[in-house]
Order: sequence, then structure tokens, then C-alpha cells
Amino acid sequence: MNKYNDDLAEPGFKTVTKRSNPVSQQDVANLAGVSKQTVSRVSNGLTNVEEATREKVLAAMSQLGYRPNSAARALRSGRFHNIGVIMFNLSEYGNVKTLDAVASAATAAGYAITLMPVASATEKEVTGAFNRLSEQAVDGIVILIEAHMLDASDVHLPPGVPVVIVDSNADSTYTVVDADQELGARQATEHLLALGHTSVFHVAGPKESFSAGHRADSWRRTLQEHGTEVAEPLYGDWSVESGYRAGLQLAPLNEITAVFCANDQMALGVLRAMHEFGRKVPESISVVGFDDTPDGAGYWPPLTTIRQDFSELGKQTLAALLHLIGGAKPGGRTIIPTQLVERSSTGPVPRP
Amino acid sequence: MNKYNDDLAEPGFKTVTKRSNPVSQQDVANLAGVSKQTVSRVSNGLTNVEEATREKVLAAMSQLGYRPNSAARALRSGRFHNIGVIMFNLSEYGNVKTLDAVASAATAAGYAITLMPVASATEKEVTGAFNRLSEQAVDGIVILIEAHMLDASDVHLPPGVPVVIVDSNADSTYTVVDADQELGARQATEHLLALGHTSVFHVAGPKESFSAGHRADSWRRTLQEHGTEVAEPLYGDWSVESGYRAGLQLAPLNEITAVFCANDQMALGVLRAMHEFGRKVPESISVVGFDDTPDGAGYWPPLTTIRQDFSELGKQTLAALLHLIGGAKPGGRTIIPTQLVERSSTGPVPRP
DNA sequence: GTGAAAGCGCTAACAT
DNA sequence: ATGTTAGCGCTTTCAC
Repeated sequence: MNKYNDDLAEPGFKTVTKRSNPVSQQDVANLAGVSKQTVSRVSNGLTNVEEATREKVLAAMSQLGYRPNSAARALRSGRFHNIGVIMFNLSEYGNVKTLDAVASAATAAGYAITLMPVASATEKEVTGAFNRLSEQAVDGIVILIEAHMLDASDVHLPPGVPVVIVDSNADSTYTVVDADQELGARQATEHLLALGHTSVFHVAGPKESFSAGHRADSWRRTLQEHGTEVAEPLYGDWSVESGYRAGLQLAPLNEITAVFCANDQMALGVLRAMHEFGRKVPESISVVGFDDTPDGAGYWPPLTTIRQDFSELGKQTLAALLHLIGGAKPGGRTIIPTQLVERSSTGPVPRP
Repeated sequence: MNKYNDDLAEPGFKTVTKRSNPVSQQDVANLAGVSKQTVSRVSNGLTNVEEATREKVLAAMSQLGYRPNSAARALRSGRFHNIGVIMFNLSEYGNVKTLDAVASAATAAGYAITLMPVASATEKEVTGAFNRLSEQAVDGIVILIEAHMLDASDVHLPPGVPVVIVDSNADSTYTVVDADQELGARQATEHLLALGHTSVFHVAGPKESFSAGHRADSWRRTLQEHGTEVAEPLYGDWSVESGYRAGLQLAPLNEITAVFCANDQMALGVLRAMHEFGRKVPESISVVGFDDTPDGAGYWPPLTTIRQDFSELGKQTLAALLHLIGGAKPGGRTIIPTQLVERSSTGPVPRP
């Protein structure tokens, strides 16, 4: 089972075969009987090559199995057609979904994605990842980490490299793209209020998270605007388990008839706690999530939640980054609206 | 909202700022008053540099904000310290989890990860991704696509580039790393049989999937070995929705008291169908999943499932690839064992 | 339309 | 311990 494990310790291998495909432009040129510049022209699709020559070159290329060496090309042109993504937590649905969208958009635009995972969302880790990434050949960097440490003042990214931060602080001097956390929390809260609930309890995400903070703030503000009382939220860590623990505390409290959870997973945990305690959802208590994960529709009961458009988020992120790479000035904020998805976990306030 | 959208259409930008950090070894050398070769030595941590010189160079480096140009380094050394990953479906838990593990192990070994998503698991797409990847500077490639099209005969990967295929066919001429699908399906089936169920129904994954096929085969074989009857399985597509549809068909059949689902999500769908129909789990019917997704413990009831060790899978994949890069011959299969996780969705056969 | 020359930033090989 | 030379594969510039 761990037949290779030993080698993981070594930082790279010493004895190494050279690049497997050492067919150069020169080789192609020799075979085709032209100069390597002509091969370069064909390779780059330039027009000033006679059709007959082009075909000779193409034939030689495929015969030899030529593929351009991107390192040489990048060295020469100064551009890499490669975008770095720094991520913490490849297990969170939203991040992965956003990564997926960024990657698809990047591929469509002719860019590859270099992934740089960080073990923890600390300043040191991110700075380190950033440095490794700028040593890798990237034209720009996307930071997919939502945490307060990404305050512009906290983390020192070497200037000059185009950066877009997803899901972070509004006051950043970087370019920021984000889902409309405020809107989403407002939609959830007002949906519950409109159903007749006198107040809405909140199971919040971790305090270090920007988006969790924004959702909690907006929930509180919405409640205040409607003149209803605001109870201190319970804080989770996005996990099902933490939602379950929160649900266990909430279930015995009959005066609580509506809960807004900062993500779908914690909502799932709350649902489980309600089932165990015997409180019916939505007859006795309504639950709303946030994210619209694909599983939500399969929860029991199917979960009412706030849909984040991660695809759009990813697209916009890449677009903003390409702008930066194209020479645009950093800064500015792009906000993607959210949407209420009404399923069966919410209902009218119970008659006492 | 789509302030940048127009630009996504263009394949790359025309007007482009040059690499933002044009500090070369030569610049550092000038400032430090040494040759650039010495800078190179310091940069690569070689020992034959006097301490005083090293410090001068280091000081010059940080003053200038020098970072090595990996393109030049790669061009020179023929190695990129970069591994390509071809993936379909960044939304499937197992794939993402494996990617995460591969990425972490790669980072630890000094390699970056280049992600190459494919829109569909067709031969054409994978071959295309493979080609784009070998133009990008990668030392080796991991293919994270489980589908029959990845038969060695079906897809033609240019030879020479080290490749490891995860979760694919045993007969491949490539190096293959896989979870022990057979063992997992056997564990699930025997767990149910041991509980006294006379037979076990199967909700299978899509027919194109290797792992789905392996799980179904092993389930069937286990049943046959125990001399119990085997009903034709229902086929889903891994989604909650497809599990729900299968569950709707199964719920009215009282003779079915045990269901083994090929993944957790379809099990979730089955659970929902049982709730709707009013069949109690596990009192009236037992359900087992496959994967051990983090949400499973929050399902109602908490899901008994088969745990795949995706972290180990990812680690072994990277290790195998590094071996290949180091010059090892391709071929061979590494199998990671699975494990039964017993929670509350399974119980003894109901008394009629 | 095509070719020759130069050089991107780096490291390996060979000086000293 | 440090410097000098050469050249990785490619594109850009300038000839023809």
C-alpha cells in the first residue's frame, strides 16, 4: 500500500530523465528543409508563410511529434498564459465551485491554472504560497481565501503581480470580486419574517471569516430594520457537526421558530438535531441555509436556501484578473447577486 | 455585474505589460558586486559560497525584490517542478478530495499543480487537455477521470510523458492507482447480509464509470457467493436526484429491506424518498452509501457508508508519478483499502 | 516569403 | 570560493 511512500520525503528527485520530448524547432526545420524561424511562424499561425511551405512544416511537425516548449516561449515573451490560484480548504463547496468556474473560463481564454494550496489561512502561509507562485511562471494570481487576515494591511504581497481576491474585505486596495453576502442574508431573513416569524435566530460561520461576518451583520441589520429583537448568534465552523451542536442547543427552545444558517452544511446539522429532538421542520421550526449546494434538495425536508452564483463569480474573477494583466489599475469591487431558493424547510409560524 | 464579460471572448490580450518583476540575477550581481553565477549559487542554496558573500547577495536580493524566473530555470534544466492534473467534474467529492491530497503532497515535494479541466469525459477532450498540458511545462500528468473511454486502446496519449491514472481500468498499460472498489462493495453487502437481510438491492452509478462497474460487479459476486438472489440494479448518475428517483421506485417494494448505494449522494436521495413514502430507516429498510462524505454523518439518519481514503489515494498517486518522473517504468497498480463506517442507517432485518 | 543573428534569464562545465 | 563561457528553445528584429 505504501510502496512509494519513502520517496515523498525527498524534496524532488535527483536522477531525472530529461524532458521526454526533445524535438525542437530546429529538428522540424531540418526535416522540412526550412529555417527554424519559419517553423516558429507556422507554430504561431502567422500568415506570411507560403501555403506549400506551411504544409511541409506541418507534416514534419506531426511526423516528429513536435510540441513547443512553453518554458522557452515564456522566457522569450515574458508571458506564461498561466494563472495561479491560492486556496485554503479545497473541501468547501463554494471555493471548489468557484475554482471550477475560474478554471473553465481560464481554459477558454487560453490560460492554464496553477493551484497553490495552503495548509492554513495564515498570513505566513499565504505569503509563502504567493512567493512560490511568483516563482512559478504565472501572469496573475487569484486568492480564494476568505479570512480577516487578508486585510491589505496584514499580508504583504510583493507589488506588481496582478491579484484578484475573491470573497474578502470591501476596504481592500486589491481588486475584489464577491457574492453579495449582504443581499443573501437579507433575503433569508426577510423570507422568514414574511412567513410571520417574530424573530429569526442565526447560526453564524466562524468569526475569522469575512463572508460569515457580512452575513451576520446583514442578518442583524435586517432584523433591526424590522424592529424585531436580535439574539446573539451561535457560531459554527461551517461543518455539519458544528451545525448539529448548535441545533442541539436550539431545539429545546420553543420560542425559536426560525433559524437562518450561514451555510447549507450547518443547516443540515441543525436539521439532524431537530429530527433527533422531535421538532418537525417546517411545522415547528423553519430552517434556511446559504450556498445552494447540490445536496440541499435531497435533505429532509428539502432545504430552502440562498443560491450563490459561483459560476458567475468565477467568470468575473477571471475577467477582472485578465484586465489587470492587460494593464488595468487594481482596486474596485464586483458584486454578484444572490437568490432565494424556496423549498420545503420553511413555512408559516406555528400556532401556539 | 458583467462589467468585464466582453473580454472573455478574446483569446488572451494583445497589449500586455511585460513581466512585472524584471529583476534579474545580473541586477543582483551588480548590486552585490559579484558575478551572476554566484547569485545563482546562492539562489539554489549551494554550499560553496563564502558566508560573507552569501549575505551580501541575500541583502541585494531582498533589496531588489529579486525572484527567480522559473521559465528560464526550466528551460535550462529541462524540469519544471510542475505536475499537470486532468480532471472532469470538479463537483464530485472524491475527485476533489483526491486532487487536494495530490496537491498537498506535490507542494510538500516542491511541485506545483497545473489544473486542466475538461468539459466532458470524451476521448477528444482528454487528448486535447493532454496536449495543452504537455505544451504547458509539466514533468508528469495525473488523470483523474473515471470512465471506460480511458481504456489504453481508446485514448492516445503521446508517449514519453509520465502519466498516472486514478480510478480507472485494471488492464491499463499505464500506471494506475485506485481505491479498492471491490473490497468496499463487498464490505457494504456483507454488512447488510450479516444483519440478516435476505438480499441486498443495489443503486449503481452510471454504466460508463469504471468504479461504478467494479462496485456493481463485486456486489453481485458477493451476493452469489452467499447464495442469495440478485436483482437487476437501478442505475443512477451519482446525483442526489437520481438516487431520489431510484428510491421512489424502491419504497413501495416491501420485500426490499436493504439497499446499497454506489455513493453517499444517491443514498441521500434514497433516504429522502423513504421519508416521503413513510418507510422508516433503518427499522423498515437499511441504506448504505459509499465514499464517506463529510455530510453523511449529518444525514437523517446518519449514514452507514464505505470510507475511501482519498488522502492516501492522492499521496500514492503523487508518489507513483514521482517515480515515473524519476525514470521508473510505467505500469502497475496500487490499491488503497476501504473501510466500513457504521452509523445509524442500517439495522437488523424487520420482523414481518 | 524567408533566413540569419541576437538574446530572454538561467545553470552546467570549465576555468581560475 | 568565485568568475567566464556556452547554450537551453524560442521569438523578435532586421536583412534579403
